[in-house]
Formats: sequence, structure tokens, C-alpha cells
Amino acid sequence: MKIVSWNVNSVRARIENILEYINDSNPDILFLQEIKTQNENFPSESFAKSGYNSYVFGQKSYNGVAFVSKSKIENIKRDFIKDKLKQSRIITGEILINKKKIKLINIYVPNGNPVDTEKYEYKKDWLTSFIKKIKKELTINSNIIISGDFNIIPEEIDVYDSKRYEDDALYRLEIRKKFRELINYGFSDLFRHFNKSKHEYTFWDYFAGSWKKNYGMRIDHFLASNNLIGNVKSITINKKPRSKTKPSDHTPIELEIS
DNA sequence: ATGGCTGAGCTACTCAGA
Repeated sequence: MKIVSWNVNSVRARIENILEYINDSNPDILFLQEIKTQNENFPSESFAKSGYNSYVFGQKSYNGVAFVSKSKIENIKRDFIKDKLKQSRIITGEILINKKKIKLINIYVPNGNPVDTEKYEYKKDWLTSFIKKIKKELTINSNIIISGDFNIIPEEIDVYDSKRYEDDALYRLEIRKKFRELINYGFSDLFRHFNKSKHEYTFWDYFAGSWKKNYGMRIDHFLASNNLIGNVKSITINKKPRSKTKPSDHTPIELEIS
């Protein structure tokens, strides 16, 4: 089974690119973030034509997450945590892989910049609530996949110039510690697990020729509960969609699991 | 090496992203 996570930076502005990606890559499930639209304007019909069901937690203009899936996803929920600002940032569901019930958690973590504002506090609080809920969730179901745009650069090798980001909400030590805390509850950062020293990125700014210069960062992640690592066939960052015209600033990360 | 792109909502310009 191929599961893909992609911050598309507007599902409507990106629909042609996404459909082309689906046609090329044939994913079973897409975790989308930053769909930037309300449920009623989500292009479910376009995905249906390609054979996919849509499960949407939208919001006007900003944020928004969705699952797009060939098979049905059960037990869809949009209230995994109580979001203080009522932003649409998490959708969860359940699937069966090899008769194992797997909890799917699709997240779009707040950016948090600039750091001396309430935006940063919101990010910290959000992560605190999320981690607390995950800890609780592990007592119910030990098979969990968390994926999405974490807006966290886990380590120095995950950004082209870490010095520049030391006081940035994506790389501040305090934020990276939250990521470590989550991992320490029993998850693996799958890309890093299978690529111990690779410098690969999932995001490049639109401006200043960032893509051409490879000034990127790895902020989109697949976390799997440790008991699922043996089921992972591959984890790949697919840079092709970032090179297309009218691209998202993020590129898909692809998980093969059986 | 910051905000010089980009998108939404709206239809002039702000807000947001990272």
C-alpha cells in the first residue's frame, strides 16, 4: 500500500498538478495539508473521477486537511484535539493493513513564526495538546501512522543552513524537543530511520531561487509506531512535483507499507 | 540571507506561509 503526504498549498490552485501526480504515482491514500478551502468547495468530483474518496476537514482561506483514498477510510474524526483557535489542522481515520487496524493521523502543525508572538505560543500549546493526546491514543491502539506538515526541522542535517534557523519557530530547540518527545513515546521518523545521513528536503521557498539552489528543509514527516517499522517497504521524497510549473512549495513524501 | 513569491478573498490590499 502506498500512502503519500503532501502539503499542496491550495487544493484548488493545485488540482491539475495533483491529478497528474495521482496518474503518475498511483497512491492508495493521500494525506493532504493546506487545502485552503471549505468542505463544500473541495474538488471531490475530480478525485472521484480518478477513483478516489475524499474525507475533508476544510477551512476558508487557510489551513485545512484531507484524506483522498481509493478504499474507504473508517471512523473519520475531525476533533482529535481541541484546537484553541478552531483551525482545521487534524483529520484521523482507520484502515486495515494485513488485518491490523491502523490509526491514520494527518496533521498540519502551526507554523509559529514570528517567535515572540502569540503565534509561537499557539504552536507550542498545539504541540503539547497533540503529544498528550497521542500518549493517550497509544493506550487504545498501538498501530499508528502520523504524517503531514509538522513545520519542524528535526536536526541540523534537515535544513540547508541551520544557523539561520536557530531562533526560528521551525528549528528552535524548544520545538525540536517536542518532536523528540513525540518520537520517544515509541515512534520512528521513517525517512531518517532508513536514511541515516541523507540531506533531503520536502520544502523549498518560492522566492530567491531556493529550489534551484536547493535551499530547502525537511519539515514533512512520516512517523510510524515502532511496531510497524517491519512493515515498511520504502520511504521516499519525490522531488518531481516541486519541479513542475505552478508547484506547491512542498513536495510529496511517499510510504510503501504492507 | 530575509521575506524579494504565492494563494485566498476580493477586486485593493491584507493576511499568511516558513
